[in-house]
Order: sequence, then structure tokens, then C-alpha cells
Amino acid sequence: MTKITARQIAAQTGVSIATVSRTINNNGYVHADVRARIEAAMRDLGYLPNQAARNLATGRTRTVGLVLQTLHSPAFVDMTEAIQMTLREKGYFLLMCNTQFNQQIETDYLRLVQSGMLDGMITNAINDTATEMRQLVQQNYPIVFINRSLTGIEGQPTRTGFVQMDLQHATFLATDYLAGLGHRRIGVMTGDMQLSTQQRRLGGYREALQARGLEFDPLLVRAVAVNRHEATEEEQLTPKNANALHEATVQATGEFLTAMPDVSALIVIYHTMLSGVLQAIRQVGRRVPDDLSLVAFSDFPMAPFLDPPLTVVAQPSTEMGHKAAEMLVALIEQPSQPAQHVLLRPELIVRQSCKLYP
Amino acid sequence: MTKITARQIAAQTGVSIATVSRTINNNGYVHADVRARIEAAMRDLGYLPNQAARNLATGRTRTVGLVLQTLHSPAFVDMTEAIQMTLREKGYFLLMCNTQFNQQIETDYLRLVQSGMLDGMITNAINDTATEMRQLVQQNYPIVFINRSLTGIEGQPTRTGFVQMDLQHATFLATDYLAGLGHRRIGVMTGDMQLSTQQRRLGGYREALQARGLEFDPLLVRAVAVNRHEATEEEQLTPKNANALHEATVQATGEFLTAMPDVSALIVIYHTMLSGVLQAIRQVGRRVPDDLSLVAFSDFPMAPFLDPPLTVVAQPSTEMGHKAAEMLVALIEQPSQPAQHVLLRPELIVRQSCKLYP
DNA sequence: CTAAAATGTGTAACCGGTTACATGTGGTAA
DNA sequence: TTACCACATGTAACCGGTTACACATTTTAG
Repeated sequence: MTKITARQIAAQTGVSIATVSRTINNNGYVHADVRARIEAAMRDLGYLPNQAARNLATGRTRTVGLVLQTLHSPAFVDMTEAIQMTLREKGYFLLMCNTQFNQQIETDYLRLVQSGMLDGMITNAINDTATEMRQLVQQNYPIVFINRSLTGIEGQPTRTGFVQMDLQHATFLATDYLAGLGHRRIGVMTGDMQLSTQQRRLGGYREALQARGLEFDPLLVRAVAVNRHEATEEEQLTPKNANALHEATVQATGEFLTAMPDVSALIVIYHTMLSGVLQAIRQVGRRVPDDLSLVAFSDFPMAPFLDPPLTVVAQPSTEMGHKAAEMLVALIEQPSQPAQHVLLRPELIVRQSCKLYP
Repeated sequence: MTKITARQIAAQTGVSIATVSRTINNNGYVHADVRARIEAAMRDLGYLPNQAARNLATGRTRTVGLVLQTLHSPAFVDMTEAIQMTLREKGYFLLMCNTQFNQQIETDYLRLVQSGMLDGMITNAINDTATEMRQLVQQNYPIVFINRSLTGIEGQPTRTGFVQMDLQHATFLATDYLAGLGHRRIGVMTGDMQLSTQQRRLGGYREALQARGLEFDPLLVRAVAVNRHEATEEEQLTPKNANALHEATVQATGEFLTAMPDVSALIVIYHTMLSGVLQAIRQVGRRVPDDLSLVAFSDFPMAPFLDPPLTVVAQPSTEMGHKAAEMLVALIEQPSQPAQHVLLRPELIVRQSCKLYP
């Protein structure tokens, strides 16, 4: 249990710590015989270099942060695992941060990059408009955003990357498919309207409606807020965890379906809301797909086994995670990179939750 | 972007770094006025203390590791979030490690505790019998095991904790429920037989059979191995990721159901195998619950919406995560703790995937 | 009023590595 | 033979904090 240090390895082998360090890091010149002796000593004594010391000396930690709101979404799980595996291959570690939609926690974790604890950050932070985030970007810390964008940094030299699914196309796919089946009143259950992605998500909805000659009715879009936004906090539900979100969604969807009996199809933008939507549909006595067609976002292993098998817009989550990790490592290791954007395509997977209208 | 150091804060305020340090850590005595000036300077300059330096100086990192095989299980997701939230409250960070059932990765991550990068570890490592793990425990590093046990450390002073769901009772609940419905040939789809938990899981199965006067038939237990175990590697399937596991499960379940037409009920021990089992059932043309009763492990949000709604044995995952985190922090902060054991009860949630036999 | 205790602050030794620089070999090309 | 370069290793200055200890100044207690 007494900690072995490089000094002891040096003493044991009769060399200086510098030589031990060179051996560990495979730096500079070390005679093959000496190297062998040092390595033997390290093995014998079970020596592992102290990471804190290395981090301090090198100014790097080979650790990056991942800030997500929740893991209760198969897409996020896939992404997280892909990120971690990719990072591992590149010799990096992953610090997890689930914020449960709490912006304070989000901000706290973002600071870890500035405190030198993390070399960089991957995030889909919801306060992407906040000053803390812009500061971080402006201060040139490596950050990769997932499904987020940032205005006002165009042309500036930052170490920022963006990995996005084509959100507009995703809602377009769902809407166009439903409209193609003859639905004219297509509802959308979504999250916080303040989020910078809402515009693109709804953009795809409107685009598809227009292409099919249908009118956009704002009453058909129902938002269940999942985060606190100072400006409009009082009007928003602010569930603190998945359960609260579930209840809020049940409530909102129930009201929505009751108030809008002519809605014949529903698009659910967030997977975290799906169980709540399904429960509400049951409660108001509608049946999928006979009384209501349903398209959800994110595919998941159980989707084919639901009643009925669920038609979904699938995200390339694993690929997104992989790209994000790769991009971040590049930003960390090569100081001056032009901001990269990766845009991946979603895919409509048709199962049996939608029906011709009427 | 130039890094601000405590020295600069000290210079700016006209005090020594020691006083700055005392202010940061709320240690020792600092005059209220001086403290105010220092805090103002820190705010103005946007100073954040360098974590690597603190870690080195204090010998602690306030970071703990979580080593899991995968997040593709709602129970693990719940646990992970609970762990992280609890750790955060106590001022700790979480380093995530998903091993994808690769024991090499597992071992690598375990070493991080020894390298001083982590203050402790929470894990359900599958090589709980391996020498690396025992070494770690013997060397008195704080470790909390989830659903694992460790023999041969009884009475020894270690900093080890155990959080377990009562695995034996879990399988008992499922088996007893099915037997009570009249089923006599109850199949079990499970994972690696080498895992130290298998004994307890099957123990509950046998216990329930015996209580109901049914005979134990080893042919009714089908294992789909999910990890590599040197000793028996050649006889085992060794899928490298969730997809491979899915395929392996489809294959194994299909064979099993075909070879055992008299099996009227099935217990699925691992959630990660569930989608594969469901697919295989479909492929061989059986229907749940009419041709086959089904009990799965772990509840999940979509379970009520499956076809049919799924009867499950639910784990108290959130509570387990919470306890594990609490226990680990206690082990870290209070050097000499007797090894603690927490045993939580699973719960049978009856829905509609089981039917009276015949 | 004096001794002891509490308060406040600076100095400097650490934590355990990394790495620039100096120094010293031996080999090889001119 | 001289000059130069690749190879090999040690010395010591960092990295940016924490904290034991020394010293000074107040308070408080008896």
C-alpha cells in the first residue's frame, strides 16, 4: 500500500528519475538494457506513474467531459458508448455529467475545462446561448457541440466543432410520411421552445406541410418544457427528473388530444416523452394506429415489439458519438483547426404505428 | 486565455499565495476584509484553481470511477444517474467506463485507482474473481461492488462495500409466479455461467421449483455468454458488442425453443438479451402469452406498452446507485470502515405476458 | 495586568512527475 | 585528425497549488 514513486524505481535501477520518465513516456534516448531493467523494476514493484503529477507537469489530463441532460434516451446511450470507445482508442478518458436539465449543474461542469481538469468537452448543453458557454468558446477551449449551433462565432478562430443530425430533415421525414398517408392535422409533441434546435425541428415540419399544401397551425405544436429558462420560467413546467417529465407529458398530451379531437397523427420529438405520450393516448381511449398515427424519434431495441410496432425516425447516434469524439481529440491535439461541421442524415423506419387517413 | 494563477491573485491583492489558498479552501484564518478582496480579485480575473495541482498536493482527486459493461440496460442507466447525482451532492466527479464485456478494458480501468487518478471505484466488473481485483482490494483502495461478491476477504481490513439486489429472491419471484400459474417446464435464458452471481440466480430458480415440487432440469437453463473467460473461452460465444449479443441471443433462443417444445414459460435474466429473445420467439412462431409465458428482468418505461405488456422483476436501481455512491464516499473519507453489505429487494410487477398453464 | 488562547499572515518545503539544458560518450565523414 | 552528430544520462527548474511551521498581533481569561 506504500506508494511506489519514480524515485524508487530510479534508485532500484541505479539511474536518475529523468531516465525513468523517458522510459515511461518512450521519449528521448534510453539504452535498451537500461530500459529493460527499468521496466522490470516497474513490473516487480507494481509501479504506476501518478496521474495527478503528470497532469500538472504536462498541463494535460487526457480526460474529456461529456455533458448531457440525461441517459434516459437510447440515442444518448449509443452516443455515450461510442464516444467512450473512441476516446479510449485515442488514449483519453471520459468524465460523465448528467445534468437532469438543471442549468446550474451544466454551468458547473463546463467550468471543469477552465480549471484544467478536462482537456475538452462534448456537450448538448441546453444553455447553449448562455454567456458561460460563449466565454468558454471565446477562450479557445476545445468543445464539440452535439445537435447544437452557436451564432456569432463565425470566422473567429475557435476550437469548436459541431456534430449534428439533420434535425430539419428528421421532422420533414416524419411529417411528409404522415401527410403522404393523407393526414391533414398532424400534431407535434416537443420540448422547450427556447432551445436553439426548435427552429430547425419545426422548420422541417413546416417545410413538409407546405410541400403538401397544408397549412401550419401553431396550435398543433405542443411543447412540454424540460428545462428552466430564466426568461419564461413562470410559464413553463420545470420537471426535475425523468419521472416529473413523464407526468408532465402525460398531462400535456392528454389535454392536447382532448382539445384537438381532429388531430389524426402525432409526432413525438423526444424519446424521453414517449412513454408519457403512450400512456396519455391510452388514457384518453385512443388506439394506435386506428385512431391515431404515431411517429417517434430515435429507434430503440424494443420498438419492433411495441403494440403496435413503432414507426420511428432513427438517429445515427453511434456515428455521431464517434465523430464527436474524433473531432474533439483533433481539436485538442491540433491547436488551430477551422471549426468543423458534420451533418448526419436521419432515417425513417416504417413499422406499423401509422395508417392511411381516414 | 492566459491562465490565471493563485500567484497572480496574490500579487493583485498584495497577499501571499498561502492566504489565497486559505481563502479558496476556507481553511485556517483569513481576515474578512482580505477574504473579500481576494474573492473580488478571483471573480474579476475569472480565476479557477488548477485541479491537477490541487490533486497532486492533496493526494486526492474527488473523482471516482464507474466501471460497467454497458449502458444498454435501463437498470444501469438509472443506477448511473443516481450515482452521479449522489456523488455531485457530495462534491465528487464521475469517470465513466463502459467495457463492452471486454475484460482487458476492465482491468485497464481498474488500474486508474492505483495511479492516483481516482479516489475509488464502483463496479460490477465481470472479472470479479481475477487477481487484479483482489490485489486492488487487498491494497485497500476504496471499492464498491454492485451485484458482486468477493470470497476470501472476510475479516480482513479492507475498504470494500457491497450493494446487491437479492438475486436469489429475484429469480425465486419469477419462478414461483410461473409455477403458481401451473407451468412445469420453465426455461431460463441467462448469461455467462462463470459469473459469480449465476449461482445465486439459479439458486432462486431451484428453490422455487423445489418448493413447488418440480424437478430441476439443467437442460432448461440456457446460457448465452457475454464475456470472455479464459478457461472456457473456446466453448463460449464471445460477442463484442450489443449487436453481436443480440444476434447470439436470437440464435440461442431459437435453438432452445425448437429443441424444447414443452417449455411453456421463459425467464429472461438479462435485459440486454430481451430484444433477442422477443425476436426469436417471433421467428419460431410462438406467441406471448398464449404459446409462451414470459418474465423479464428489469422494468423499463416501455414495458407496459409492449405486445403484450411485460411482466417483470424490477430492480431498485436508483436506490442501489444512491447507496453505492454514498457507501463509496464513506469508504474514501473514513479510512477504517467495516465492509458494509446492502441487500435490496426486487419486486415482481405483473402485467400480461404470463398465462395460466395450459 | 499578565499569561494563555485565538486570530492573521508569510516562508518554504512539499506533492511526483516532465523536460530543457548541460555533459559526455562513441562513431563517422571530410 | 578534426568536426559533427547520434546516442545516453544526469541536474535542476519547473507545473500550481497545499500546508506545517514560525512569527506577530489581538482577544480573552484569571
